[in-house]
Amino acid sequence: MMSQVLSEQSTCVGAFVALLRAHAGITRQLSAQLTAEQGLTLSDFEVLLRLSRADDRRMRRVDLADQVLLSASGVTRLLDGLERHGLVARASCDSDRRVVYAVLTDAGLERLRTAAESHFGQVDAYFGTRFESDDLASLTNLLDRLAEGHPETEDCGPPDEYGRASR
Amino acid sequence: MMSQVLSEQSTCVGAFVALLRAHAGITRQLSAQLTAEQGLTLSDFEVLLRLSRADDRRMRRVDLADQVLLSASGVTRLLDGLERHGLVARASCDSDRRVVYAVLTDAGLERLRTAAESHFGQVDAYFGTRFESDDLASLTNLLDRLAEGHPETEDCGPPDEYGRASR
DNA sequence: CCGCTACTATTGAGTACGCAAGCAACTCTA
DNA sequence: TAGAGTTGCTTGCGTACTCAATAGTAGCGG
Repeated sequence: MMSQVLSEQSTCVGAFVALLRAHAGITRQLSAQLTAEQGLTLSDFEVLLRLSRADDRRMRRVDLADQVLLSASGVTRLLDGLERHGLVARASCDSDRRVVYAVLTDAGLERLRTAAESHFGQVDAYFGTRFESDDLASLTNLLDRLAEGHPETEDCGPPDEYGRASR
Repeated sequence: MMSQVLSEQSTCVGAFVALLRAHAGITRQLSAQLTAEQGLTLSDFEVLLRLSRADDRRMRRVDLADQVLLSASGVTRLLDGLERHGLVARASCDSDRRVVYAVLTDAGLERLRTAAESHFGQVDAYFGTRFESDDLASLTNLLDRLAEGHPETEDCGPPDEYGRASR
């Protein structure tokens, strides 16, 4: 009677917990695979991917940070690693000397190709075994709504294929 | 034609990305609030909550680790912190001297009460503004399916209220 | 009882972040 | 052209994890 502080819980809490669990489970598995087989973290991969899509295969670090949901310093350090491995290079900007572009190198593109094949396959496998295609669609839709209207995610640019709300 | 490595992407990848974004957004916001207002991390909170539900308000650390989706060492260190703050105490087990119970103290329960009120309110607010109740139900259902059948989550015990698949 | 394997918990080392502070370069105002 | 404010990036420091190695205990088959 007294220690059950939280017996009557809202459905919202249930949904939240379900999200936490689903996320933990899936990222653990997929990121372990990606790390083991390709030597890339999920964030590494996402960065390489966004760069491959960008004009001239280059992006400002700030924009990268927004799209990959990392802080500015997170991006700096993540790119440090990718630069050390030659997957990304830095380039300066003529019109604004504060900015340092991150440029995907040929090696980086090659690496991304290999990794993408394996990684996307695993994502498909993961979801494919659990969902029919219309469930998949509603899940995506619901999750998109959940991510909407974040202070930091407001006023989104046009969505692209990978990053759904490119912010 | 060549740099668009990944133009045709499966819906699965879209769903995965949506999950990553939704998770990042919601945990950032909620955990920031919880930390700022209550001085607890999301994991701290979840641990206190599970303890409050357990018989005698105590649990083995392994079991805690499973339920909170943390490694054994993660639990040790998390509990170190909670112990320092007097929210949790340790107790040994008579029948098996390997185990060290984590016990929720009265102070811990009190702290949990306050935190829960605020935190659950915020969770409700977050989801409530975005979803009708049937959408919420289908989201939860879909996420549960997504978390099912993890190698580590297999052979689940009976689910309880907070942790949906108590593993 | 002895040795074996399995399990619980802790510790050390390393990683991946975030926040706050700082510098440099840009923009705006006047 | 000086100053004020903003933006892009990096760095120092702290935190929250993980994995691998360790030690103590349990419980088995001989």
